[in-house]
Amino acid sequence: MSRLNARQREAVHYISGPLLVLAGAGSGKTSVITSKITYLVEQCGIKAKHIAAVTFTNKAAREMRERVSKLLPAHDAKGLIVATFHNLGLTILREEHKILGYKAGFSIFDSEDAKALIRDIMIRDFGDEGEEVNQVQAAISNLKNDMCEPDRAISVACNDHELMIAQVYKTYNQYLKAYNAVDFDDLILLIVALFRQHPEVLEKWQNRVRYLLVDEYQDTNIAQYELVKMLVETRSAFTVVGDDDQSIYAWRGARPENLVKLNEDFPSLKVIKLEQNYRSTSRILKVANAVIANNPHVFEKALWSELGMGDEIRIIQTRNEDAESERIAVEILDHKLKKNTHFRDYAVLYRGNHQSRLLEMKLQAHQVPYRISGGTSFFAKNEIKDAMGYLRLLINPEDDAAFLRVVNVPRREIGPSTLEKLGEYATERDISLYRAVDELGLEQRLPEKAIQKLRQFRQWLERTAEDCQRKEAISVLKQMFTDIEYEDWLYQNSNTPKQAERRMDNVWYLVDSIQRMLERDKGLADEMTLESAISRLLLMDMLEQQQEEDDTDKVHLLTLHASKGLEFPHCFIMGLEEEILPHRNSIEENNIEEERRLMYVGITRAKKTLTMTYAAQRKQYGEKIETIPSRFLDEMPEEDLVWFGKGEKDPDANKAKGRETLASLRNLMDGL
DNA sequence: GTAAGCCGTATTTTT
DNA sequence: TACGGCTTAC
Repeated sequence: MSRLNARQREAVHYISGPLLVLAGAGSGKTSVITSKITYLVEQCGIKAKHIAAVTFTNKAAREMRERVSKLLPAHDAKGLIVATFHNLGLTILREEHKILGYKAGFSIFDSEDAKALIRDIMIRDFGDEGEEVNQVQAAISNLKNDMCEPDRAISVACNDHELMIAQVYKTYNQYLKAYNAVDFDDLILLIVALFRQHPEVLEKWQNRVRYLLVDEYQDTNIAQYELVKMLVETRSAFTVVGDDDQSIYAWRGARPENLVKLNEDFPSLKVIKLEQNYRSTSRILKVANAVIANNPHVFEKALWSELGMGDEIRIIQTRNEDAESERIAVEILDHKLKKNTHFRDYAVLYRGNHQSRLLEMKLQAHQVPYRISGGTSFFAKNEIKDAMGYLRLLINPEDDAAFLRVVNVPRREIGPSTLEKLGEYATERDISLYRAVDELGLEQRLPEKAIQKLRQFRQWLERTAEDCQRKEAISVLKQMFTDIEYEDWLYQNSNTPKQAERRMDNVWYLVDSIQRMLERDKGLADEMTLESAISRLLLMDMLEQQQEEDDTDKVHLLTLHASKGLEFPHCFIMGLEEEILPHRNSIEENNIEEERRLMYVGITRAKKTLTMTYAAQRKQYGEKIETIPSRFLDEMPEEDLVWFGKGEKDPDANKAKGRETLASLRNLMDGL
């Protein structure tokens, strides 16, 4: 507590009503949340099991849990909920699924499952493959986040396209229900619906969660806000922490205006601003403040720090995009040698993922080790999707998406035409594929051999599911992957034996994770079932940890969006050009403010030095264009910037400069 | 089942 | 331009 500043302490101690903490970048908001949890337990006599802290990402939740565990002895923290919105939704749904009409083993469709289902519906009902499935999926997700029910969506649709989306939405929901499945959005939406329809259930959860803390509040969507509001309705005992200037996810449903709404919905709301920044130099903050001052604000806020002015902000113009990447690679090497730093102290931020490509090539050429955030997630890997398919089918045989995923992996000689006929039959009878397999009516539609294969598969699954009840689940799972000779299949379908080996390791890692989850609270009252372990797993949780262990000495490459919440001693932001940052579409949609916040987020990642680059000329969609430097550069105070490469008319001037830098580099290296 | 060729598209992404 | 997704042809 003594390590907190006055404002932070005030935020921790204020418990007499609803509280909004406007926490600027780097102002120690996580410390406030974790200290507050400790304070509530130790000083206010609130039991940990009556406190919930909600975040958006597993990473944030994990960090928070770790930090709380350092402040609170384990037995005092017992029952504390630190979870993502989705995990909290899952917890509630697991307990209340019956009221909503779901069976215990319900599946969670990830966005790929959902997409496949939406595609099927669109083809079947509209024969319209021209329509963009991704768009429809996003539209449905938006409707769900806005809490618009299918019937309402149908009635308010004001053109054919919207009507089509609404109809697909309705059918999609019906299918999910039939599959005993929910999607990510449902994890929030269904809980809100449940609370509305069953006040007694709401009351039960209000009693469970007596103090609520919400992180990154500006990122909540309508459904999430509704959930928060309902949970805190009676007690108004909550703290939300957010920063309207860091709202960069409006495009996927986040409603930063929820900050204002909070003020309206809770007139007694107290607002505390955290403006002291512990991360960056004063100059970096001055530039950040200057840029964001161009946005309208409900709550004025200005960051400051005691870390000294620091270096000037560098703006580097290069000839073209090639030189831009080259320059960044060289600057990193140069700086690292001169200042004797580590590669991991550097980050390069960009607007769009494609911008990393050239940069990667240049970094490789200079043998600069790097890591890119935002590659394929663990769950996007094919072997994991397969394995999850089996697990899902085991606990929920109605899960058609899982059935289709694994029925012929490895090969069981069950091909597309068999599945199509089976699907037709199942649709007619309104039953799942799994059930359809056992129906006698199939004999008329499918050849003997196909039916035999299908029934073999079904019987094998049934036996395995029974074994899970009788024997130790983990050994059954291990046996299952051996049974189907999955490893052999991987070897046949991977590029190299090494890759196959790695993929099999991933599968075993998945099984291990389940084992760990099952064993963690074995014998306890709320012992985890196989069902809940598997559904937890789907919301990631422990799996992404292993990916991040690759924390060796590497330069970080990431999008501005992905950089939120992180910090680096030395930051590069590339592509400061009109049409890139701010992005072209945002200019067209007149949505400069969110782009400006993105710029703000980028600037405030830097602790010591900040370098921004742009190319005078760039190839775009095949043709060369003269670029215009980003308007955001004009918004930065000139006296804090140093420009390089600007106004040099000779296009070779930069080349010369590059050579010069390289030469000095070689000298330095020779000296070592 | 695979490889070549054609077409359309071109932000940000978590759960 | 460049890539991915999809169709087509073997």
